[in-house]
Amino acid sequence: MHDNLTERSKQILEAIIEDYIVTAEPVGSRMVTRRHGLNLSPATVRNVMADLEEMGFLASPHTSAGRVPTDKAYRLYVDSLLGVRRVAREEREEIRRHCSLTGKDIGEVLKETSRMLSSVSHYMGIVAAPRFAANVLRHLEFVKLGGQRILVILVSQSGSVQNKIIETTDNFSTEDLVRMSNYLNELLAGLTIAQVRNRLLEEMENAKTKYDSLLSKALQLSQQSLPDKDSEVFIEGRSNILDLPEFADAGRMKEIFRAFEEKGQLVGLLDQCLGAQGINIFIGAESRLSQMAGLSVITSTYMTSRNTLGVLGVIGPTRMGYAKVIPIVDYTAKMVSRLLEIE
Amino acid sequence: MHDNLTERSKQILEAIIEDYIVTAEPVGSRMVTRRHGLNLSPATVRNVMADLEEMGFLASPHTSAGRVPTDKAYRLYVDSLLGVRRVAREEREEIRRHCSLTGKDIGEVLKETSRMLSSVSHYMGIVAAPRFAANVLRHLEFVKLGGQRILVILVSQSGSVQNKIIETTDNFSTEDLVRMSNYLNELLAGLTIAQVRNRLLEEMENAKTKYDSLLSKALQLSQQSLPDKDSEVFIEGRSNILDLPEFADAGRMKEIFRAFEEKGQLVGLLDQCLGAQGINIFIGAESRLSQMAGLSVITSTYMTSRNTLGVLGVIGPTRMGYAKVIPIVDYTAKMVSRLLEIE
DNA sequence: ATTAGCACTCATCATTTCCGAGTGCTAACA
DNA sequence: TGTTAGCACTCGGAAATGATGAGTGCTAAT
Repeated sequence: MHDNLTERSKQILEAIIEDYIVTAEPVGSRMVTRRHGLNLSPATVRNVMADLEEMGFLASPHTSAGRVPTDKAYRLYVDSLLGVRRVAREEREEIRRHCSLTGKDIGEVLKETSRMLSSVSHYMGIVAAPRFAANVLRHLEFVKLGGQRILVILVSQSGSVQNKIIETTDNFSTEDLVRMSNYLNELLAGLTIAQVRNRLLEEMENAKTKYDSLLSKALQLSQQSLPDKDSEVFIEGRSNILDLPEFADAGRMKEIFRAFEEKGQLVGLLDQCLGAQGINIFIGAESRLSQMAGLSVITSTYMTSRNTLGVLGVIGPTRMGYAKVIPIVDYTAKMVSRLLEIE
Repeated sequence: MHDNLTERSKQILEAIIEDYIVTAEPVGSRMVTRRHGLNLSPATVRNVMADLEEMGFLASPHTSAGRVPTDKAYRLYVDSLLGVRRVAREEREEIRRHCSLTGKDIGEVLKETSRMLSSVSHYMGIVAAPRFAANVLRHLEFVKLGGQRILVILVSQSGSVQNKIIETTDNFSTEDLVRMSNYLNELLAGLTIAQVRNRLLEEMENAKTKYDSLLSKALQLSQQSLPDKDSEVFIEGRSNILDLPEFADAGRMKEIFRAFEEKGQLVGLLDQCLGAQGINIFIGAESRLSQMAGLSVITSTYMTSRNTLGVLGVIGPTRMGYAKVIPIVDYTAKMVSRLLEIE
């Protein structure tokens, strides 16, 4: 973007943004001169503001209100104006305190992380679980339930567990199931779930002729038990945004809640972030999702030394406290990464 | 309750309730005469309504509005006035269609049930998962993760799975873990999780002297892995209630959402329902929860032939369509029961 | 280039007015 | 005695009105 902004207009723009972030009210020329120590008269500021509006950084809700930063302004702000602070001591403590695996399962850990993010940031926390399919299979197990139902348990390298109930026509004995799972564990060890899928297909071709029917059935079973839908997203702290003045009106509130009830939309967005490592910020309409109008997303990836696992972050209004939240998300991602590091 | 209501006043009360259920507006004497084929003048109806108000069945929002049914009125309505309809064909189909286990885990099934309830009823669906602790343990398994982390997997009779990560100081080999789980499976087979807890404590007493240290450690491990918090509740379809006129105002909306973000409160209510088998209805303030003002809950228990598993139902406004929803909840509970019946 | 001054705009809030649905009461009626 | 017509009254909600004041754009002076 053409950066022909004078130092002074940048200062003024920054002042306006930061004012708006705390007040949520259109800010007028007067306020700018007052709150900031700029030795300028309101009139001068007005001229600058008119320019900034022309350039698309500000917008006026109506003639005689102050001005409001646009998405473009926030973008400039996070890219070059904002001074990123470190994470405050107490926040750091709260994040660390939360980081513990013992006695929970991965799902719980991630859900709690999401809740923690929401409570530290005062916006909504969001955590996308590792894509199961990209994970390496660590263990597979069949458990016989009553009737002809079998429970299949898949454990991935990172410790996440998926289980499924499968109804069969055959009536396997417990011993059958042990044999089957031994066989499969041998066959599939060390493959990613995606690879497992292919491998199973190959083997099933062979099995028709070579193997005895039990093992061939084992292959079929495990085929059925591969997870298909596989994106789990935890959004916590919805009620935090209920107090924000920009969502005070019932209509707006409805929209938001409806948008987040169906998490599907978000998954696409998070997948994008998964590609780009590290911090990622979507401001308002940048996300190309109509439901996200007025909302910003700050994410970071969490990962082991070998591969990136998932995405976590914070969703808040576009006027969110970027300077505070960005470091929080960054730090949390690092801590979660460390937590999930195996070995 | 003193049932000195004439046949006519009952009819009128019923008419008012049913009117209010669809319109959500205070209903006046005129409307009652019009919509219902009662050959009465508004004036007569007014007299009756005044009596009903005196008896606590009706309330006037203000002098010149119509009247609104009280909780007491709804109670009378569901207890004796209302004619329970059967479940409509399409609804029955939607419920049946949803009932399938294959390829899902129990959690998913329950969550989808909750979603289904919300979509059929147009209110919120609620499902409380079986209390894990009351379940019989079917299988226990240790899986070695990286480092000194061990994944413990517990499978209950009903097919629900809980897993936990445990960090140990010892470094167990895979063989160790297999031995340990064999030992424990033998020891604990057929006990409920609650019994398991006690049994482990007993064994640990003995183990100190009798057994070799590996098994004693196995006992410790499994002790750690018993689930402590153990009430999972799925609430789906929150956005359904956003459109109800009684929650149109932002303040009320906030309350509701805040109430359901923390599900803890509800658990107590659902536990009560768990005790009483079959259909259970709480109307408005009857639940003794301030957040539930203006809301009613209809629940039923789902169970196997041996024991009751959990509770499911619908939450909606007090003026909800009882005649339609009660059969839906009932039928769903039956179907889910059948679905989870093992053998 | 900056600023003071000034006329103008427009959302917000409080006040008023008007309307009508609905009530309670009384008196007439079957 | 139970039912109804008639009537005065109440009160919330919508629409109209007006005052307030924050904020603007423009022009002319510094």
